[in-house]
Amino acid sequence: MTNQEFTELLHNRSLKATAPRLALLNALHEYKSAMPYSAIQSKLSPIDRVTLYRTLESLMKKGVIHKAHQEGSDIFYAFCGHSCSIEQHQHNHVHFKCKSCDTVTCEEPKRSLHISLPGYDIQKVSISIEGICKDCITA
Amino acid sequence: MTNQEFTELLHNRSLKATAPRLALLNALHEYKSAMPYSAIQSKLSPIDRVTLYRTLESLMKKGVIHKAHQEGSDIFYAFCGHSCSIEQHQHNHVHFKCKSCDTVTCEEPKRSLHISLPGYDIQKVSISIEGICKDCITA
DNA sequence: ATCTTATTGCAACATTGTTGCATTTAGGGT
DNA sequence: ACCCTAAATGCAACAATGTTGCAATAAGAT
Repeated sequence: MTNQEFTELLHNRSLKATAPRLALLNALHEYKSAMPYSAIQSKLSPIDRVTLYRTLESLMKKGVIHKAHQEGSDIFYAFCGHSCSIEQHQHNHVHFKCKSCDTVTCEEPKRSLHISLPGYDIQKVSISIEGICKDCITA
Repeated sequence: MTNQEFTELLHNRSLKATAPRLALLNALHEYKSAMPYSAIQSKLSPIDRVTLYRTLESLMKKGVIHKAHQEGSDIFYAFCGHSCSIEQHQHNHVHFKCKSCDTVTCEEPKRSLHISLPGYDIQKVSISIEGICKDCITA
C-alpha cells in the first residue's frame, strides 16, 4: 500500500494525513502479523508517547486498526479487515498467538462458533488462542 | 469458606498461610463475581503493592486463582474451578462482562465450542464476551 | 524453642495510560 | 499561492500497574 492510498483511507474517515499516522500505517503494513505496542514504539521512535497514544486511539475509533489483548504479553495492534467500518467493528476472526515464534495473527476459524449462554444477551465475543502456528509446525 | 479451609488449600500447594493471602482469598470469596484489580487493592488496603503483586502471582502459578483480561477495562481475578490444578489450568468457561452492571463472571457455555484452524496446534483458548447478564435482563 | 526458608515490605525503576495546554500544521476556501 | 480554522502534535505532568533486588520478618517443620 502506498502513502497515497493511506492518505485516502484517512481522508475517507475525516482524519488528516499526518506524518505520525502515515508512519504508523506503514509500520503496521510492513509488519505482517499483529504488532506489539513496544515494536510500534521503537519502529516509530522517536515519536512522542502521547501522539502515539492518540494516533492509536483515533485510528481505532474510526475502525482502521484494532487492538488484541493477549494474556500475559504485550498489547497488539493490527489492521482491521474490510468488514470494519466507522460504525462497527466486525471481527469474526480470532487472535492466535504462537508460542514458538511469538507472533500474533488474525485467523478466520473454519467452523463458525456459536456460543450459547441461555438467559444472556451476547453482544461481542473476543477469542484469543495460544498454540503453534502453521509456519512453525511445518518448519 | 473458612480461614481453616483456605489454610488447607494453601498448604496443599506448598504455600504458607499468611495474612495477605488469606485476606485475598477472603476478598475473592466474598466478592461473588470476578474481582477487578483496583477493587482488590482497595479492599486489602493498605497492602503493599509488591506483596499483592506477588501474592496474585503465586496463587495464579499454583492454580488457585486466574486472571481475566477484558478489553478496555480493568484486569479481573477470580477463583479457579475445581478443574484447575498446579499442573494445568482447565478453563472451559468464558468470561462474561455485563455492560449494564459492569461485573465479570465466569460462565459455562451450553454448547461446547470447537474452534478449527487447519494446520495449527491449538493449546489454549480464551474467550471474553460482552453483553447483558441474566440478572440485568430480568431486572 | 529453634532454625530454615518462604514471604513480606520497602526502595527504586520501567512501562503504559491519560489530561491539559500552548504551538503547529493539514487541508479547505479565497 | 495565501489565509484561516479546526485538528493534530509535542511537552509537562501525573496515575496506575508491572517488576527486580534486598534486608527484615514470620510460618511451619524439627
